Amino acid sequence: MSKKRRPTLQDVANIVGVTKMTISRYLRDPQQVSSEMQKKISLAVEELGYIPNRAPDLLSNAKSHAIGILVPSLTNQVFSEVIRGIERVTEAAGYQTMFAHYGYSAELEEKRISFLLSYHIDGLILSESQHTPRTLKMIKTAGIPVIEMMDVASPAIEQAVGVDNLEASYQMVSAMIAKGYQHIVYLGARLDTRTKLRQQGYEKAMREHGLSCKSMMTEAASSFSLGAELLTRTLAAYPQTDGLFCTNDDLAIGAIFEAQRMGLKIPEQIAVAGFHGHDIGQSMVPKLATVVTPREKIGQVTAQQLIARLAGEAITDAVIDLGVEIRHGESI
Amino acid sequence: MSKKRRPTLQDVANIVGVTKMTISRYLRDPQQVSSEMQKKISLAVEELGYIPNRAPDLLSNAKSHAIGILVPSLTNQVFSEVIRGIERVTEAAGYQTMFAHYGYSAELEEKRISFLLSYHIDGLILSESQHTPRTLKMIKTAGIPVIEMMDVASPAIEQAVGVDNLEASYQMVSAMIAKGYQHIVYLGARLDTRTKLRQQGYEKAMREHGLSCKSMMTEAASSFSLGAELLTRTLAAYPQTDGLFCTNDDLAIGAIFEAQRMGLKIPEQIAVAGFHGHDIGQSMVPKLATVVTPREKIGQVTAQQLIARLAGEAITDAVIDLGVEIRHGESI
DNA sequence: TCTTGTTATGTTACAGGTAACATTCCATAG
DNA sequence: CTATGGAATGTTACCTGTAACATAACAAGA
Repeated sequence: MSKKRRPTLQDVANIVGVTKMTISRYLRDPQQVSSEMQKKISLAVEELGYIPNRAPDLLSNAKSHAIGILVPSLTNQVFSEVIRGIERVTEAAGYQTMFAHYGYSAELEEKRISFLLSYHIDGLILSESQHTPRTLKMIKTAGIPVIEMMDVASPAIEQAVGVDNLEASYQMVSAMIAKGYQHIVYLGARLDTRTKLRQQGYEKAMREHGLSCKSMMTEAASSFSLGAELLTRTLAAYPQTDGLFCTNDDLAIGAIFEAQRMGLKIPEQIAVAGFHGHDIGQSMVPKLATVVTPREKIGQVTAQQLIARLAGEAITDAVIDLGVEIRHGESI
Repeated sequence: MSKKRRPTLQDVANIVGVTKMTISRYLRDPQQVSSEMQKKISLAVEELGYIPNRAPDLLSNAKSHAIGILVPSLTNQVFSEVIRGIERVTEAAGYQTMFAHYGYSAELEEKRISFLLSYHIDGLILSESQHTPRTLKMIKTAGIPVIEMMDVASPAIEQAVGVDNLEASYQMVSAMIAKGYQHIVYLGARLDTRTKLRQQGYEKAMREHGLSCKSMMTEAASSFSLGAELLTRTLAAYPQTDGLFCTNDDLAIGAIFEAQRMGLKIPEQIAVAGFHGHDIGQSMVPKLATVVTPREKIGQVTAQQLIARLAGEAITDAVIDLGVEIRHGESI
C-alpha cells in the first residue's frame, strides 16, 4: 500500500496505448490531441487518480508559475490582509503562491527563503528590509525579481511597496499634540523594525514641540491583554500621562479596555491612538483613533508589480509609497 | 543576468576539483568528507551562493520532509493559532510546512491539495471533513497519511483531531438557559460546516427546554461590524430577544459593542456568548462568555499524530476529542 | 499521380542530486 | 614486505515530464 508507486504519465500512457508524450500534451492542452484520444485519456487519468508531478519541471529550469511570499507572522491580522491583496492579483494571473513566516527573525527568514528558492519559485515577496548576508546572496544568485513590502523608507534590494511608518506616526502624534495632549507615551511591543520606525516618528513629533519622549516597550508579542498591562505600567511610571500612541491597534484597544475598567474617561482623561485601522476599531466604543494603512492595497500593488516584472517589464518605480489616512475616531 | 543558470553541485565540484558526489555528501553531513575538503567546499559554496535544489529529491521518490497544511482562511485567527501549534511540533521534528488556504470552498481545496501533492509532501493536514470525490481519490493515490482537524463528529478519511462543535454549543446554550434566558437567538456567518454544527447544538439545547429556535444568519464573512449589524437585524425581527449565541467571538464582540451604543445593559438586558475564547474576550468590558477551544493544542496533537505515523506507527485513536471549556465571563 | 500542408503522434535527450556500488590510497598488523 | 581494513572519493544509473525534432497519415490542390 505505501509501497505502491504513484502513477506516472507512463502508467496512463500504457493504459491508453500511446506514448507518455501524448498524455503530457493532453494534460497541458487537451486540444492538442484528437477528440477520441481526449476521452480515452480522460478516463485513464480519472481511473488512476493521476497526480501531476512538478519535479521534472523544476529540473529543467522551467517557470514554476509559483511566487514565494514571506511574512513575519500569520497571527498578525495585518499580514493576512496583505496576503489577501496579493492573491487577488496572483490568482487572476494564474500564479500559485507559497507562503512562509519567520517570526520576525532574519535567521529564520534566511531558512525560509532557501526553502522557497529550492522549489524554483519565479518571484519573491518579502516583508522586511533587513536581511542576512546569505539571504542577499541567495536572492542575487537565484536571479528572480524581489519586492519588499510594508515600509518604504529603508533601502530596498530592488523595489519597495508600502507606507512610510515614521512619517505616518509623526502625523498621528502631531495630531494628538494639536489637540492639546502634552504627556503622550509611546507603547511598543515586539521590537521589530517597524515598531522602531514608529517610535522615531513619535519622537520627532514630540521633540518638534519641545515635549519629552517617554515609552513603555516590551519584546513580547502584541495582544489585547498586553495593551492592558502596558497601560498599568505606564500610569505607575508616568502618572501625568494624558495620551498613548500605540504601535498597533491591539495594544491601543487593550489599553482602552483597561482604562474603562479603571474608570478613566476617554479621551478626556487619557487619549489613545493605534496603528493600522482594523475593523474592530470602528465598531468599538469609543471608536479608535488610528493610522489607517492600505494593507490589502499594498498586497495588490506588490503583486501587480511583481507580475509585470515577470512579464519582462522593467522597474519604473523603485519605491511606491501608498500613503496612510489619519483617522481621529473618538479616542483622541 | 536573468539568463545566468543557477549554480549546481557540478559547478561547486568544478571549483573544488572533485566530483559532485563529494559536494552532495558534504551538504548533507559535513563529517563525511575530510576536514581539509570541508573548508574548500564551504568556501566554494559560499562564493557561488549555491541554492539547494529539491527537484532531484522529488524525482527519486525520496521523502520530502515537508508536510502540507490546508486551512480555510488565514484571516481567521483560529487557524493562525492552530498553525502555530502544528509548527511547534514539526519544527522540532525537522519537518518543513507548506500551507495553503481555500476560502471554505471544497473545489478550491481540491486545487490546493493537487498543488501540494505535486510537490511530493510526506503528509497532509486538512481542516474540513467534506471533500470532493477527486480530492479523496488523489489522497488515496498519494498514499500519504492524512489527518482532519477541528471537528471530530463527521466521518474522517483516516483520523480526526479536534472538538465536538455540536456538543460544545449545546453546553453553552444550556448554560445560558440555566441562567434564565428564554429568547436566545443564534447568530451565524459564513455558513460553513462548523457554523451549521454549532447551530444544531444550539437547536438541540433550545428544543430540549421547549424553547423556540430563532437565528440570524448570513453568508458574509465574520467581522466585528457584522456582529453589530446582526444585532440590529435581530432586535428588529425579534424584539423579545434576551440572549445571543454567536458562532464566534468576533460576532459576539461586535454585537456587544453595538448593544453598548444602544445603551443596552449586558447581560441584564441582553446576554451574549461567543465561541473560541480569543484573548480579547478576557480583556474587554464586560468579559466575554465563550466556548474556549484548545486551538494551539489541536495543532500540536495533530502534528504529533502525523509525525508518529510518518515514523511508521499505526493509528491508535482514529478520533481524538480534545474537549472545550465553557467560560461564563461577565456577558451572560 | 505527385506534391504540399496539416494534424496527430512518436523519439530522443535532458534537467540535478543521490543510492548503491566501485575504486583508490594509506596505515597498521602480521 | 605483503595483506587487510577503512576512510575518502569516484562512477553509474535512475527518478519523470517536456522541448525539440522526427515521422506518419491523410486531405486537398496541381
